[in-house]
Amino acid sequence: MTTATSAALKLFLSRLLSRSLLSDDEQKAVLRLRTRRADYSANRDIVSPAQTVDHACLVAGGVVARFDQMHDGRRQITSFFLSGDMCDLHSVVAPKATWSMTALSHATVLQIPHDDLRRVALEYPALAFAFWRDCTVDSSILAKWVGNLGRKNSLGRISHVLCEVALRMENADLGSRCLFQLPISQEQLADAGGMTAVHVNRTLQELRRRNLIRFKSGVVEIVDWDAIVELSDFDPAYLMLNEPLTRAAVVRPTVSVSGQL
Amino acid sequence: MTTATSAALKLFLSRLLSRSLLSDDEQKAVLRLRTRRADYSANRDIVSPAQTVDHACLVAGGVVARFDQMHDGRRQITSFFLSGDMCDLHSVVAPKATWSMTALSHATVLQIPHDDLRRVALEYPALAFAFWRDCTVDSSILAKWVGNLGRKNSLGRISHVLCEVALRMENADLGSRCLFQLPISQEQLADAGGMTAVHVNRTLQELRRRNLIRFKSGVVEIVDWDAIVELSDFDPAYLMLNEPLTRAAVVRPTVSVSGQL
DNA sequence: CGCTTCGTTGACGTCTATCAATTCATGTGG
DNA sequence: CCACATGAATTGATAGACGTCAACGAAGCG
Repeated sequence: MTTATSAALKLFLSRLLSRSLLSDDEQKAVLRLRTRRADYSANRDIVSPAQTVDHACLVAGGVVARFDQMHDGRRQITSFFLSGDMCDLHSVVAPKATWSMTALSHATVLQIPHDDLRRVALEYPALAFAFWRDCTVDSSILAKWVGNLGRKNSLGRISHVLCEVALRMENADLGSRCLFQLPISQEQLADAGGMTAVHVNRTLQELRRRNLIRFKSGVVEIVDWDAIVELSDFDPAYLMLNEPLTRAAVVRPTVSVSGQL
Repeated sequence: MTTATSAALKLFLSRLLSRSLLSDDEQKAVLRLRTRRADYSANRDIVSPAQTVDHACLVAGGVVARFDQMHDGRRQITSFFLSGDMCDLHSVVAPKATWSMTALSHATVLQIPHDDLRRVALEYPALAFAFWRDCTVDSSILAKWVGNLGRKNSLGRISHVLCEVALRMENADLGSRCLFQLPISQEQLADAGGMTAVHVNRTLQELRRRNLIRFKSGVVEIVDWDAIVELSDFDPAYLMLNEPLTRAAVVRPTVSVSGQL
């Protein structure tokens, strides 16, 4: 296992550990997962709609996005995935994709066989719950994006998206909330904010003019965090970053579990 | 157990069965879940943000919605929940809500203790996977709503929402896709479509004028299904209604599962 | 029968999309 | 090192979609 591979698995584990208590054995089981490395250049599709996959994708570098594609070709980013994110853990229980997954920048992905993920989930129920919980965070983020797109203007939408990435970056030790790398174009940011590239450009200018956010050549600088939180109505609770740690499965079954299906 | 209670559990089971293969024992375990009935009048909150709950809510009648609330009071519906939907199955692994849940019409809800759900999930791993998969459907719907709000005009947004409810109604045997009850106001529809009540009104008039959809006093009539599918760019794949049935957990663990945590 | 909620209409203003150039940044081959 | 190609960022002018405000009519309900 290369160090890069190992580093990504550790990031994924630490992501799980930030929300679930796991025993030594369970942690080792995660770190021992088999992976196959795949590299994608910018704007290359990783998963297409209706495709049936047999592995999940762990982002090990770069930025990956989930897309919804309209019939006329327009598209909408529904989530960003950063290093350490398992961008389609859902596929373990729903192998036929209903979305597409694309590399926004050059990206490195570790493919992990569904069979292996199911095996550790069956062997260690606490891992099954941890995976399920991880998917719940993803849902919570999606629900927040619905609110964002439905009820905010361009300033609010763009700055909320950047706030989210900021905290996720900071939490994964990939930068600080006020300065981090996000190697995407204004057009891609537009696909996330539900607007056009032209309007994103003008919105970024306004944010810069107000001395709130600077975004240039893939580097985001949030100049005034508090003001941005106010402007974008950002409440980080939905990221579930600071929940009290629990073992999701606290109940001992009343009968022994055979593990056989 | 009253017949109404039993009917709702059966609807929930049939929802699970439409996507997962479950043994007789597993099915019985679902039907034996303890429930407590709760009734809510229209616009009454069922769950508030930051509230920690110890039970999941199964909708047994009426319409329930998940909301995202803005600081200025404006709100956005992020999902509709109909009879047979477990509207916060997520809460089993994330008991602290990051959203609010509200009854849109008079609604009957069955509360099911988290402990019981965790117990059957541990006893029957296939149920754990079925629950997880059910949450995945919810995610898939959320992702589609992000696309809707980000990239469609008012005609597309409203008709897409109605298409979705139509198929979910039909699938749950609560009506046909072209005629079903949806006891909500135009204002509530506006909260789902990310627009104002006034504009929803005009959009509905336009749909009526074009002989596509009629929506009056809580009854939706889709006059020209094919035209609406075209107009709203509706592809039902994301609802995962007709997936091939599988047991999500097909791998036998290599070591015996103790079930003890 | 009065009250309240819901649906409907009109006038007006704002936000965002659209289209079409133009500048800027980056990388490549000569 | 320069000429050139390519994509990203920027600008201006214009149009359309949608929000806002205020009023009025219709329908359910005690």
